[in-house]
Amino acid sequence: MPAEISGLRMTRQRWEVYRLLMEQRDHPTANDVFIRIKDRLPNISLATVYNCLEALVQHGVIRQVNFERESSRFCPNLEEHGHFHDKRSGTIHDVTFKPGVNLADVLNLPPGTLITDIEITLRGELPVS
Amino acid sequence: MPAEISGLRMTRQRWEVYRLLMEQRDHPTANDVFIRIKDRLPNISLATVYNCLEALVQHGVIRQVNFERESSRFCPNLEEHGHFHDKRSGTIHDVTFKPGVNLADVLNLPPGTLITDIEITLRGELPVS
DNA sequence: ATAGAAATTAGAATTATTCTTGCACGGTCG
DNA sequence: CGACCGTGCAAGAATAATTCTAATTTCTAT
Ligand SMILES: [Mn+2]
Ligand SMILES: [Mn+2]
Ligand SMILES: [Zn+2]
Ligand SMILES: [Zn+2]
Repeated sequence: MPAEISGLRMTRQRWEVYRLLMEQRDHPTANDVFIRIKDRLPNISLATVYNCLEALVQHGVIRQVNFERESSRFCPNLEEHGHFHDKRSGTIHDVTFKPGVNLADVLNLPPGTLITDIEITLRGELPVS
Repeated sequence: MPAEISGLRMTRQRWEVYRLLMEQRDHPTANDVFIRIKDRLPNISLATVYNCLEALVQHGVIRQVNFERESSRFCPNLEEHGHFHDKRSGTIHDVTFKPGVNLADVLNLPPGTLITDIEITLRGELPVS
C-alpha cells in the first residue's frame, strides 16, 4: 500500500476501496462497495465507505457519477468520457468521444465562459449481443 | 384552461404548475414551485406539486433536470439543450448546440446502439457582466 | 343526479447520505 | 519506552428529498 495517492494519505480502508474500484471497473454504488469489500475488511462501516469514496473523489482519484435520482456511482476511469446507461441490462458503460472532438466547441456559450466540468449521460439500448 | 395538454388531462393544480413553469423560465425545484404557487393555490400540498410535476414530465410537457445530488429541477424548454450551472451566481442556463451538430455522431458507440436520451451538464463561470 | 374513477391532501414512511460521538491507531517527541 | 496529538473509524442517530397511504374531494360519464 502506497503512503499516499494524489496527496491523499492512504489508510487500509481507503486503499481497499480504491483497489476494489480499480479492479472491477464497473460503476458500483457506495452500498455495492460496502458489500463487495466485506471479504477484505469485514469490520468496515458503511459510513467509512462513504468517507473513503468522498476523500478519493475530492482528491481526483475517482469520479462520482449520478443518474437521475439514483444512488451515486463511482468510476475509476479518469479519462474524459461519458456514461451510457443500457436499459436492457441496467449496466453502465463508459463512452469516449471521437478523436479531435472538443465538446465546448459544439455549444453556444457566451464568449469568455469558463467551463470547469462537462458531464454527458446517455440512456438507451445497446445492440443485442 | 385547456381540457388537456399532450394527452394529460388538466386540473386546476396541473394547469397552475404548468403556467408557473412557462412564465418564469428558470429551473425551479418542486419546493420552489410549491412556494411560488401559493398565491394562486393557497391550499395546494407539496405532494400535489410533486404529482403534477411528475405527470407533466411523463407526458413530455416539461423536463426534469438533475445536478449532482441536489433536488430535481424542472424545465419547460422542450428544445434539445443542455444545462450550464454558473458557480458564481448559482443559476442554471439553457445551452443549445451549434447548428448541424448531432451529439451522437461525436461519440464512440457500438453500431446499432439505440439512444433514447442524451443529457449534457456543464459547470463553470459565466463571464462577468 | 348518481356511481365509478381519478386527483388532491395531510401526514407518515422511505432511503441515500451526512452527522455526531466516542474510541482506536500511528507517528512524534521527551 | 510511553504520554501526546491529530486523524480516521465505527455505530447509530439525524437529515431531507421524495414517495406512499388513507381519507376526502372532484371529475366524468351514464
Ligand atoms: Mn447497486
Ligand atoms: Mn431552490
Ligand atoms: Zn465511467
Ligand atoms: Zn432547461
